[in-house]
Amino acid sequence: MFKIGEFSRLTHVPVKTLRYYDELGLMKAVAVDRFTGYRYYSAGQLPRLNRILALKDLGLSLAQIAQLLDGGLPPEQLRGMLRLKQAELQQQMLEEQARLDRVEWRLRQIEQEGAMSTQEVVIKKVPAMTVASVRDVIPTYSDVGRLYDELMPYLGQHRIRPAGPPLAIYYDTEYRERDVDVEAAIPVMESAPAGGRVATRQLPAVEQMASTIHLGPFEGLTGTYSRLMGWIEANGYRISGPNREVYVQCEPGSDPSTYVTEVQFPVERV
Amino acid sequence: MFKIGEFSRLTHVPVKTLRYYDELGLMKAVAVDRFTGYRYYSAGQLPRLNRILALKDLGLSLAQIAQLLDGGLPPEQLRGMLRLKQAELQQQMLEEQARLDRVEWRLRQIEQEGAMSTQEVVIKKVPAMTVASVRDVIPTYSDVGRLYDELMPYLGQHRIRPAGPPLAIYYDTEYRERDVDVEAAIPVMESAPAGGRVATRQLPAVEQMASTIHLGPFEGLTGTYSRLMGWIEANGYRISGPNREVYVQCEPGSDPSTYVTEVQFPVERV
DNA sequence: TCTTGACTCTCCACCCACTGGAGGGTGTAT
DNA sequence: ATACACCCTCCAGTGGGTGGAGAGTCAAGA
Repeated sequence: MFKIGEFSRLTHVPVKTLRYYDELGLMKAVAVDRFTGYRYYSAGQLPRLNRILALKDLGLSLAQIAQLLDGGLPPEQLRGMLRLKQAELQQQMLEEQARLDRVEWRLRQIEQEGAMSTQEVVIKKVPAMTVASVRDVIPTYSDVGRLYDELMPYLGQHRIRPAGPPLAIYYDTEYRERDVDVEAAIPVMESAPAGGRVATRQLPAVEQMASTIHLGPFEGLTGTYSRLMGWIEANGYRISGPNREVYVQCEPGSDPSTYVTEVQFPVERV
Repeated sequence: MFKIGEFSRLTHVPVKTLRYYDELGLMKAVAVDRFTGYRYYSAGQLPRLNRILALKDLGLSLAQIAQLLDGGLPPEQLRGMLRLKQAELQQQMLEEQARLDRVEWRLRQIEQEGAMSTQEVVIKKVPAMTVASVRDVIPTYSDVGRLYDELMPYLGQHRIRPAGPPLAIYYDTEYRERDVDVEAAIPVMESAPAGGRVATRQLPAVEQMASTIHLGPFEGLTGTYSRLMGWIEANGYRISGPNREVYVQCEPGSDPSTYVTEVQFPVERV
């Protein structure tokens, strides 16, 4: 019979932790003095404690461990838990690697530029959404505005209000100055009958969207694009679909230097 | 100006999180209605939010991010942080890999044996300690008791009480039935002058000690040894020093079936 | 103008696996 | 008798949010 401190020295498990496990019922002291409350442990409890530590080390939670140890541990269930944990760990390793890539990219960037750029790239999940849209091949980028001139009356006509900022989707697989294949879209709550060239359709969700914010007039977009592409390449991603521009704040009449545009590329890990 | 819900939809950051960041001062709403308390955000805040998300994604804490964003971000300090993070991530990946190895070993073991053995192996850190010890080459394993017969009188003579259970350290690099090179040791608080063959010395700390508990008489130890060696090999470790046996509960007069022995091997990752 | 329903506010509790500390009792050696 | 190490319980805090209660606000349709 050991007092808690001795047992702690024996196992290298902190006293506080032993008390905590006692409280949880995960590993009760073998005896508790009725008068002083002192806990006493026996050497025979070492295997159980070692099991706890080993399972914890695999990444299981204390609740799971308690279940396994006290539930007579059906090997079926244990195998299931471990397989799940295995998949989880593999996933985590992938994420960790991606994170490491990003950190290394940052370091290189700082070394080259002496500071961190203020325009960040983030990977996010974009859910599916219903949009009203027109797709066309237009002469130049700046003609995309015309498509919205088609789109807006359509919405007004059907008394549908936008459910978010307008966006454009670019289908060209290579960069082109002229004859740009673009879809102008506006998110809506519910679909309406097609009218003219306008149709409502479902935009698919994108699991991994590399996104960055562009501030100011559209003329500066090329710089933002090249930074974004550089990021994607350097961080071990690959473009996996048509890119989007979300016109967060681009009122036609207002000062272009106050424009806010989000540039998005669907990507996948190489 | 967007209400919090709109801004949330725009950024895919939950409302609760935006409020939390506001509270932390990490990203304040650009305006708060004096009467209703409603928060309002502007599109111009998107870059800052993106920076927050990107830095969070690198694994920095919100406190660190706040410091960077508001402290004018000296690139020196940022580089330091990132280098630290890089090392941390690399370390984590190694640990993750070790964990994954262990999980896979478990799965194989379950598949082979249909259940999980009840004797676990754990890796732990063992601190340095001062011991009184005798080292000798003895005819067979069972003669190790004699060395304690030398050790105990020495302790009694100097009025030193043990600071932990006795242990033995085996220096043979290969298994031998006879002529075993062993050091019998007992932890003590402070050193005392050498007497006869007994000396006090400092046992070095061991960063990674693979340890398991053996229950019952010493005759069964070979089985425990072979399981432990199997574990070490299968989990990508290598023995890096002499192994120890800690006699947690092995009173000479008592029933050997109640003995509790800890078997330890210093290891390092391959 | 009223109602409805979506939206927003604050405040509190909870998650995990501990950790630290206050305040007080216990055990043992000198 | 007195140190001093050790033990107890209880409470609060960690990080980065999440969930819910209860109450107030806004905008569109009737």
